[in-house]
Amino acid sequence: MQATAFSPHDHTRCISTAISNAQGLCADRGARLTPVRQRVLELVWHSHQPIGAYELLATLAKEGFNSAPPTVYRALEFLSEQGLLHKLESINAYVGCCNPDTPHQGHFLLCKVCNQAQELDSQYITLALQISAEQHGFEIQSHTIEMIGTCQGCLDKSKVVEPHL
Amino acid sequence: MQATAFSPHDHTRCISTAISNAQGLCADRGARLTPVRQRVLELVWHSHQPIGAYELLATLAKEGFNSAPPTVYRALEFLSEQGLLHKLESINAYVGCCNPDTPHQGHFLLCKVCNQAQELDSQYITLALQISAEQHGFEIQSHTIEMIGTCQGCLDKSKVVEPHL
DNA sequence: GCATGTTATGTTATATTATAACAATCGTCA
DNA sequence: TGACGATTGTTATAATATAACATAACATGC
Repeated sequence: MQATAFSPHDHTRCISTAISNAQGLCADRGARLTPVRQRVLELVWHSHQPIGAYELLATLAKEGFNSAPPTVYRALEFLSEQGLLHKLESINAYVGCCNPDTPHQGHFLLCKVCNQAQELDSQYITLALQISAEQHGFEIQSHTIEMIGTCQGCLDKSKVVEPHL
Repeated sequence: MQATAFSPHDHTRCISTAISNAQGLCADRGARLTPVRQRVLELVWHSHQPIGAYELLATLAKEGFNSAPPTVYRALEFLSEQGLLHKLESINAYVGCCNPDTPHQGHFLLCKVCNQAQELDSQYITLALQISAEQHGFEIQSHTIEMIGTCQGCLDKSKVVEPHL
């Protein structure tokens, strides 16, 4: 998985890749990527900033979709089941999954300056969790791994300014 | 830190130790462990099952404390600032901290059978997070690390039953 | 003591996030 | 084509959390 969220990149490609992956993957699985589901996925992919359910809902409403909460929560549930997005539990917001082909939960870097999230799938973290759990005879079924801090880009920007103070 | 949550133990000692630690620590810091704050801490320590804010509030109400949401959220905020408890973000519930002397966030094992949580402070995990963040030039300020699964005790119980099926 | 500033609590209202429950519609395929 | 399952519509409400302002308690210097 490439870590692109925090670096300049052609984000239109992120979106189009995510959507075409989702279409292919749903077709293969016989899952229905209905208009509202696809639109929610597009909106989640609008940027690398995780987005809240009610913000999604407001946009859907403007676009003429049904705009009651169950609409968006059902779409989010479907997309999550298909591995197409993840929820960031520490901020109650949703972000597109970069790697939806294989089931996983991911590890997240969340920059509190630019509010962007980068999904990782670190073998170090996976192994460390496994070792820690095993030490206590604990069997892991799922996990929530979120690191909150400052990304490289935002660190660089703050360093440019500081010497002048 | 001993991992006692999932094992049989004298839990009254967990509670009394937690409260006397909290009293000492607040006295040292000049922080005021007022009646409602101490009571919330006791209720959080009632078991190793993380407890929700509104469940705390209901108990406070029965006991004659003020019972509007800000009361419990303020107490939780104070206790959290003092490092006396942690919030489990994946379930919106609060659990006492075993090791409140030094600031930290902990790593949690959460058993979905018995609903108990065990706090860890795994050097493996700490290191793995640090390495993963550094690889992306990311500076970690806080984190949420929660492993959901089945604890040893609950695994053992399920193994006893299965052979009869 | 007591005036004063700070911290803590009380109170009301509301914001935010999420789900329950049931009705209506759509798709598919025997 | 009709019957079943999946999806969506609709209304209501649950669950979690905070804003804003008033009052009370405490601490400290005078």
